[in-house]
Amino acid sequence: MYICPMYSSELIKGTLKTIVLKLLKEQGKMYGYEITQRVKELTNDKIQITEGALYPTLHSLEQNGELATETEYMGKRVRKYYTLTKQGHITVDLKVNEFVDFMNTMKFLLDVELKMSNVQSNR
Amino acid sequence: MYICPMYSSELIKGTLKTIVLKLLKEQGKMYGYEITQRVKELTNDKIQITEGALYPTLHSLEQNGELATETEYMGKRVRKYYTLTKQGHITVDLKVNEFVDFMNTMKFLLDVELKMSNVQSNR
DNA sequence: TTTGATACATAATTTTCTTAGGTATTAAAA
DNA sequence: TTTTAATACCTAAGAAAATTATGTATCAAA
Repeated sequence: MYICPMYSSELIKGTLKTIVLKLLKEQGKMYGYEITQRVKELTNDKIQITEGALYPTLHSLEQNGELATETEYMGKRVRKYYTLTKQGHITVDLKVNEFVDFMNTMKFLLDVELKMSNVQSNR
Repeated sequence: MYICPMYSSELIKGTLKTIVLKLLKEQGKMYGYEITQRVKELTNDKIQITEGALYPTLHSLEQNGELATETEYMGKRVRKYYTLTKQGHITVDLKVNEFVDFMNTMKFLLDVELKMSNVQSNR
């Protein structure tokens, strides 16, 4: 059985809220389990959101007023759909912008050192 | 007094080791305080590594055999210089590659949804 | 002589995740 | 038909990695 290469868990830390909010912005409404599956699909299993991480995050986002919920029944089975609130729409843009900015900073940090070492090799 | 916009602390989590190892790879040898200042400079104060985070990380990297130390005295003041070990050179490349891969995945996750929503707007 | 920068370090707490467990429905395979 | 796997929710204990708050000490400059 092949175990696909996931990212070391520390890397993913701190990105969960951003991912969830962004997915909800684009998809309109989603339920928890759906989010885990969608992220797994989109990342070829490289990012697998655990339910132990997701549900508490969804609950805290809801308590913070970023998300609203509506419960639907599929037969006897419950689905709890999440949507962005007005505040959530503001937050998602802030979060995504911040993350893109952060990625650029990191790219610079992990790249520019090459240039610096070239410069310094002239001593 | 202007407080510069730093990244929310959760974003930076998990990148500290990668940053430290990469800096050491390019600079050859550095001491702790120097690392905090260099990162602060290079990122225009956007990433400020706290000493409470850095020193334990350096110690654990040393214990893991990624870093070696040599203590130098500037007058009576101590400086503990860190260098990459052979293992450290292997690890830094793995870490940086993993991070670049992760950034690409995140870029895709946070971007492709735009395309998907366009597709889905045809229903 | 006191402040700020340099330079190290640790401890308590917080945040955020993993791991592990729990409940229940439904469809498919054995 | 019963057991397995997938769907769908949830929480709790513990670990990991940071923040915040200290502490020590040197040195230069105000």
